[in-house]
Amino acid sequence: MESKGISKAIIVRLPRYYRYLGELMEEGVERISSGELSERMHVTASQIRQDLNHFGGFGQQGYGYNVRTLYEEIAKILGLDNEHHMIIIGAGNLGRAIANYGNFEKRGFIIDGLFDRDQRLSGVDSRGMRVYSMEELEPFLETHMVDIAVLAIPKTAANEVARRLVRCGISAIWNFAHTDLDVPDNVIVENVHLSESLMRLSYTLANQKADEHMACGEKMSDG
Amino acid sequence: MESKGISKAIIVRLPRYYRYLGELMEEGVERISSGELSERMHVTASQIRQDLNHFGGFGQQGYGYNVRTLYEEIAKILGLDNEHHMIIIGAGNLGRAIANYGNFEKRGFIIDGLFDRDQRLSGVDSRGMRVYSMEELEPFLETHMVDIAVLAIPKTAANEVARRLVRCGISAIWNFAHTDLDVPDNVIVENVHLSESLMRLSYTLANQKADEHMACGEKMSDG
DNA sequence: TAGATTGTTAATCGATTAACAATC
DNA sequence: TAGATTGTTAATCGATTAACAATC
Repeated sequence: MESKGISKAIIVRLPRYYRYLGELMEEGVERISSGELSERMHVTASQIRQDLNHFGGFGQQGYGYNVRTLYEEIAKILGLDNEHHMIIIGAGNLGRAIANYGNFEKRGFIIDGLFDRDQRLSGVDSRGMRVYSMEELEPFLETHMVDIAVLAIPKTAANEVARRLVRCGISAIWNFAHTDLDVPDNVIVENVHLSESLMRLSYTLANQKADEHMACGEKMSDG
Repeated sequence: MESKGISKAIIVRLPRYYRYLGELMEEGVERISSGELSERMHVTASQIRQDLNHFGGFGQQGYGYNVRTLYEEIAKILGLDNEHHMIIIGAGNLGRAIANYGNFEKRGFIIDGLFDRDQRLSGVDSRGMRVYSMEELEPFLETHMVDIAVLAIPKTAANEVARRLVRCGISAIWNFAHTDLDVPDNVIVENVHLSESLMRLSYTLANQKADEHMACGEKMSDG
């Protein structure tokens, strides 16, 4: 899998291709052209072909792409062909939301446990998932092969926990804390900064109004 | 607030500037140069100056930027200077996680209620937050001014609920469902596709290994 | 004033789109 | 074969970086 020279922008789009191909499979579609896919996804056909060709010639002239083959190829590129073991730090609502979302497990992301500093949550099973105390973190990581740690804790605790995880050899952190982590370069961090996402929405809301002159089709009835 | 010609890339960065300026304020820093800020944020000073100048000359030659002023200016640009009313569709773990994250309210995002099709959750207060049944959605929106609807429901229900929201005049949807929404152009959609985020992490994990030859500082002790 | 740092223009770099020859 | 559609090169577009004159 040649990772050289693949731009960030392509990697952002790849999971979206994967999702649309999955939907096509569910619909029983066997082949698709870049043109048809471009209409569905609202991107240019040129971009689709360009993107896919960074990884190999998955298509066939005059035919298009085989949906299942392309789906599986992208899975391989994304590293979904082997299992990942995760732990979730923070067993609050967010941590439990991630733990209970079954589709991650289906894609090979296995959740080995949750950790929370609140002792009262320890041991409690939520859907067969075990919750450990934070003191058990290091011993746990010594006896379990864990790739990914999910950080679902307040920002004040984030960097301290990140340090502990790094010291135990964690290679990737999925960070939901509202702060940037300061970790060594070899540790992968994927941020989900929800407040930033909400602010982008807010920006669009504040600035679209000026542009679009309230071109609403329907209006709220004022009950 | 000139929204003309502001690129997507800048809007993505703006909330991050805002966050760092907030941190600086907490630290009691009063002024900062683009150079200092660039070191903290790991972006170029040139980009910071270029970005900010799209909205106005907030700095002063020889001095830099006043932290508080810049913070407040960016708040205005992002539309954080006026209140937003939100409802959350889906009172599962994810919906409740968003409802319970107090900082949204602090920034003026007021949550007026949660909705869930599971009648058993109705009426139950979680931190003073009321949960309504889905039948109450339309009557509620007729009597309350709501800007933003948060979609924290399975993808299978997402588009149907989105249609109902649009019919009631909702102007923006913060979409956590694992699918793209099909709504009119005047409705703003901000997606949080968590599975795509996890796949990007997976990609980096799968492809970094090849590059970096496991240059870990510390190794896991095999207990 | 001298030093610092901005605002802004120009140069570079990269990503997207268009076009078309190759080929199934 | 003729038609369709890819893979790929070339053209365009936009975003980032560098440089420096303006100015506090």
